[in-house]
Amino acid sequence: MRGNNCDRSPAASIRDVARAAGVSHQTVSRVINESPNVSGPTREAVLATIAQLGFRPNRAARALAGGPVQSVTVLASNTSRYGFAAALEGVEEATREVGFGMGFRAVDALSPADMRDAVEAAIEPAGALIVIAFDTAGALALECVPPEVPTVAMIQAPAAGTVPIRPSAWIDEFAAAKEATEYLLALGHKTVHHLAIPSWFSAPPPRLEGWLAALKEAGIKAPKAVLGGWTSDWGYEAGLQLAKDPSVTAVLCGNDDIALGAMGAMREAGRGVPADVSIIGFDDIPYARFFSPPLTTVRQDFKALGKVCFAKLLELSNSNRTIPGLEPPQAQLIIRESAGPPPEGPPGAHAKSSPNAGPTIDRADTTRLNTSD
Amino acid sequence: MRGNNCDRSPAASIRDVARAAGVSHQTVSRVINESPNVSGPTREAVLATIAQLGFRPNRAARALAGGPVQSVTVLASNTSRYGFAAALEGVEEATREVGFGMGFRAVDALSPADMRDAVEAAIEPAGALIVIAFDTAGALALECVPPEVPTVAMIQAPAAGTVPIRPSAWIDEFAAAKEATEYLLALGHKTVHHLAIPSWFSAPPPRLEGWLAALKEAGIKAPKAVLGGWTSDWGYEAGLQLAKDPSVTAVLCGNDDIALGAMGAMREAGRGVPADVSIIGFDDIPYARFFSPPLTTVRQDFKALGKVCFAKLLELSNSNRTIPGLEPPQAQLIIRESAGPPPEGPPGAHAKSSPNAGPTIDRADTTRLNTSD
DNA sequence: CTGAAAGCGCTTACAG
DNA sequence: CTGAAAGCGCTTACAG
Repeated sequence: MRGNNCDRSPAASIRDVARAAGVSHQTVSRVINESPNVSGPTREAVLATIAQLGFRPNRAARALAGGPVQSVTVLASNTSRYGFAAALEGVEEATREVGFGMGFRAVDALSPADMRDAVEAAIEPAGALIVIAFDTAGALALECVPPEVPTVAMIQAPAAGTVPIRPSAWIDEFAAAKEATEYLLALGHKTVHHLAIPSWFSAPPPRLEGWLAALKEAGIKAPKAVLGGWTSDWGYEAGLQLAKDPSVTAVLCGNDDIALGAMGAMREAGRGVPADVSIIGFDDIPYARFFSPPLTTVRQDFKALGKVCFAKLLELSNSNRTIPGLEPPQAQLIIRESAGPPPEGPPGAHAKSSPNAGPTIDRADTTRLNTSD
Repeated sequence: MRGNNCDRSPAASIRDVARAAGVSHQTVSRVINESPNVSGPTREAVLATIAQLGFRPNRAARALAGGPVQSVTVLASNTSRYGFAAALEGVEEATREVGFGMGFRAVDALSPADMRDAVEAAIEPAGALIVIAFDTAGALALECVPPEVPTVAMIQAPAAGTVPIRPSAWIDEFAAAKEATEYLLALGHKTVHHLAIPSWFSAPPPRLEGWLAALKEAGIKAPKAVLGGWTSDWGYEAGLQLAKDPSVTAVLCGNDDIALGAMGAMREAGRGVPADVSIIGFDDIPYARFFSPPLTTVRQDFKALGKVCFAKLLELSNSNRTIPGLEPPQAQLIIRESAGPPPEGPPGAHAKSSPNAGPTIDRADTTRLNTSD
């Protein structure tokens, strides 16, 4: 009583379909692989039989026989940090749409030798790889991938003035960090401090570079950036240090986790946000708008980035299918309430009129929550 | 110049190993499958050759040939919500330790017919399934799994007085919710309200049942629970409603996301947390201790639960391997600062002495952050 | 305890 | 455009 083709016999094979359709199993193979060398009527008949029998090609057999790539394994240092989880979801959705399988393997805190083993172990014979190389572990994993394995990397940015070794996708974080910094300056802050995520490969993170560029363009000598962590814990500790310096009135944080920790530190040090110190984050995690105060941050669509990576992988593989959407998503400054004019008051009417509000600034949910502070 | 066996020829097969070791390929098969029917010396020799050649069994071939289960696919409605992501990490880690592959497939918001197709599509020929059935989508997916597929479910709890259809694992959320409610009552609150996560299968969520049980035991008529969401958005809306009622002084929330939204709503309504209203969450997401105020909540170790599920799967499958750790993790009340005595003041010395502090109460990070509110 | 046989479900060439 | 052959890398029985 379960409806459609659910009382399934052992599962139809390609030969079952061939027999039922009165063709050879090779012809069935051609149909499911979208070979052009099948006549219209034959194709129709086979397709009908496939539907009727509920036939589904056996991925293991296809892989074994040397068929085209049908599955992707995502390599990443973790699954629960927002950017990683969202990217994973994007890849999953994209693979599902075209019938690919998706695997996942964590690769964290490994010595180079162990990493090589881990990466080797993660490679399925006929499989492809998407490596989330935002952090050191991911970057190392990427370096360990044998050249013949179809691979696309999700990165922070290509090294300055170079083309990435592997096909890669990234969000323009440089521009986004620059814009966020400019926003703070336009608010009237004399300078902007930066709590940076760790270095990527051997270069500084693009978020840091964008911050630097904005200060430089404004003729401001950049304060020393604080480098180092991804977590709220780290942001809290680093924030405690910054809080001691009364000249700190604006802080761009490398991500929202750091921003959350930093806001806590400021509060604890008796410095109001944004009354005394403005804080801007990066990523726009779903919780950000519920922080206290709601966090002004740079939204990054990692899910879309995940889809872009998979699209690149399809394009790259021998598959004749391609899917649209190879353009990486744009970052977007989301203005909420954690950034405002410096305590001395705005030097003009700047603060009120949302300075530097380009087309990528979204005020949609600005007034969503009001804090009672 | 890359060190160990990295300049790999096409990848060694079982026959390459057999040839090099001077045995038949079946013997190699026996060795890698840990069959007892191999003499000590033969096994040693084969093992040595395997190491030397860097042989790694082809998972697709093993699956095709009808070997034991070597990979697991996790089915879940999403990847980015904390509990789901953490559980996924637990499964990944456990699979990796024993050389299993891990796949992931999202199954959300599908009609029963589409869900059936989606689940069928996710099943690899020789694969097993772990279904995260915390929510409706997951529960539906679980129902759609053909009986012959090795499957373990992660659930909220078995239906009252029944044994789950499938091997399952869960955390005792009933007891945890009861304890959290008792904690609030002991703090002096006349009653406790509840913002519940959605119903599970056709029964109320155990978190709600535990809350109810605590009130009942205390002889308190339970206020109407507010049922319905998982998100901060929902918690915010529901919190706004509760805030209107001056008799509300304590709210147990179905998860931390809801608690975050509810705290925002209270603040917006001019009701201080915990001065006017105490809030307790559920899950202990990593951000919880950085909320403002730091959130008192019930910690659940979903990662450990993921490992338990995989252990059960191993036990269940024809594999002769088992791994320890079939005991689900215990929930734990983490006391921070979002809950305190009711505004009228504590009716006795209760509030100060951390009432009902059983061995599962952890005050370790209680003083981690102080809000300036 | 060990090897020779047959086959898992598919795919590539190779013939027509 | 279509079919008969051979094989992907492994595993089950089946013999010894």
